[in-house]
Amino acid sequence: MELKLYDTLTREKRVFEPLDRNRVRMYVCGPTVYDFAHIGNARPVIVFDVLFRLLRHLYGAEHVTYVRNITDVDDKINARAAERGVPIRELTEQTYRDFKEDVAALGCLPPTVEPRATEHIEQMKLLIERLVASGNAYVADDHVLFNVPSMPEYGKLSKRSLDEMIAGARVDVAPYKRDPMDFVLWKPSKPGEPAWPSPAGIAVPGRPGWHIECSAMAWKHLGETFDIHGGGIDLVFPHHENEIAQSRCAFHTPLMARTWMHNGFLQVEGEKMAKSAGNFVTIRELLADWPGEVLRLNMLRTHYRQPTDWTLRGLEESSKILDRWYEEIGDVDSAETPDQSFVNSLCDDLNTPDAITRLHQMAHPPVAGKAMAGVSMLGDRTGEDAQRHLKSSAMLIGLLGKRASSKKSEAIEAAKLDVTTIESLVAARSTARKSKNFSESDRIRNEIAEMGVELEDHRDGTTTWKVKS
RNA sequence: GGCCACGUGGCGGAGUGGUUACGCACUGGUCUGCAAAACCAGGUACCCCGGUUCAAUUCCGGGCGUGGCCUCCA
Repeated sequence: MELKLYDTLTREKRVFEPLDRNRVRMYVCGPTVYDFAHIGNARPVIVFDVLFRLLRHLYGAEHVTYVRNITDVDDKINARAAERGVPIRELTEQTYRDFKEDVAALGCLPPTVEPRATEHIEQMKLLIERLVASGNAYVADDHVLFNVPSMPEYGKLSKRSLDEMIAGARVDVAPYKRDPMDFVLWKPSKPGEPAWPSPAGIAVPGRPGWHIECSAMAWKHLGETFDIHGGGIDLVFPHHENEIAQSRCAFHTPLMARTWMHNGFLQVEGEKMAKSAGNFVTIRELLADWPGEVLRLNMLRTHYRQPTDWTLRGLEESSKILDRWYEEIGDVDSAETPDQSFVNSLCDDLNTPDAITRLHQMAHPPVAGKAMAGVSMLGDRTGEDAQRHLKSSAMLIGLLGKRASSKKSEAIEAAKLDVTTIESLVAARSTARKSKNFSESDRIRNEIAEMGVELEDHRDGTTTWKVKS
């Protein structure tokens, strides 16, 4: 099966061929650790986790290296730490721990490497020295700046020409810049700000600019050129454009990454998420109300490049779908391998909505009579084979990893239900029903419903119950 | 203002130059003491206007709408 991925650089879907099949390399821009991650941050984390899992499936788990950085040096971090009166290190460590918990709850595997910016200052300085030596960067007023016009192909990723960027520029141009578009690689630190000895012969201590850290960490962990670079679409310009400029000019390579992937933007209830709009929703808040698995499925029901609207209604629907799937698979063991047509959908540029349709098919196998009526049986699964492949397929994208019975226990615990009480009420109702005392029977059912428990009477006279979601 | 996306049935959401996507909700039915669940059945959508074509939701052009970037926000 060949994997096709959409490349932002060429704006086309292409067959993916890793440079080295024994070491598929992917870099994704991770969080700047100064506050809880919001649901918009969760999108790339989940999307690229799915890609990571798919690559591991296709090339073997030990042949995929996934790097997602932690940016722990940044002006917003400094500001937040000062605001709270805590040491910077304390803020970044705590935020990182919170982030790790959140994404684990979303069912994301830990990346192979999670490098921190502050542990790669040396690599950044090396890159900067190289860029100065090659004439792509210069020192001015204790800053090091990348000279954008020195790179003819600058703007290729975001499809903008230098002329139009200058024409549309609304930025105040610092007087020490040679060209308005030049961006900072290194800047001097004010007292109290994190500081390291500066490169390029600058006497005063300083700190890195925004973009250089990713070039440095990708280089350190993946090399000069690697396979996939991902992130949110809002990072295309300037962040990724600048990363490309830094890395390509430092290494004299035609490409930094062979495939550039960007997830679409997320809105909340039809509006842009912003603190000012009061709809800023963190992963942590959502996890208080929903299992991480629901959040994950909800995210994957939209193709990653499509804009998406995060809504309560969508969450309710996702929750319902998962409940049904769990009911369908019960406690069966997963099949050895995922369903092939499911994998095919994923291989088509991570078409998770289409893959999910295949999960629906397996959760709802065609009945014999219907198949006879002309529905194609090609590739269709039935019975336990369908259940087992539903599970193995869903697990490939980080869903349906639990057993239905343990999920029920969790639900009972979460709702703080007393099983003994419920079962004695169920028994009392059965007795009432047998003696045709339906008013008593219905009263008990209402009482049970009040507790958030739903009853199901079966044809053989037995009654089962489940926790309402 | 410049650049870039997106616009599908009540909602979510794939996809395709000509055949039922799918899911949720809804309606009818089967089952049930009544429910619930389950199962069966039902509803032919693709922003507007031109163009290309035997044929366009799908390709091209224009318009309208929404969103993103241009301001170290995924």
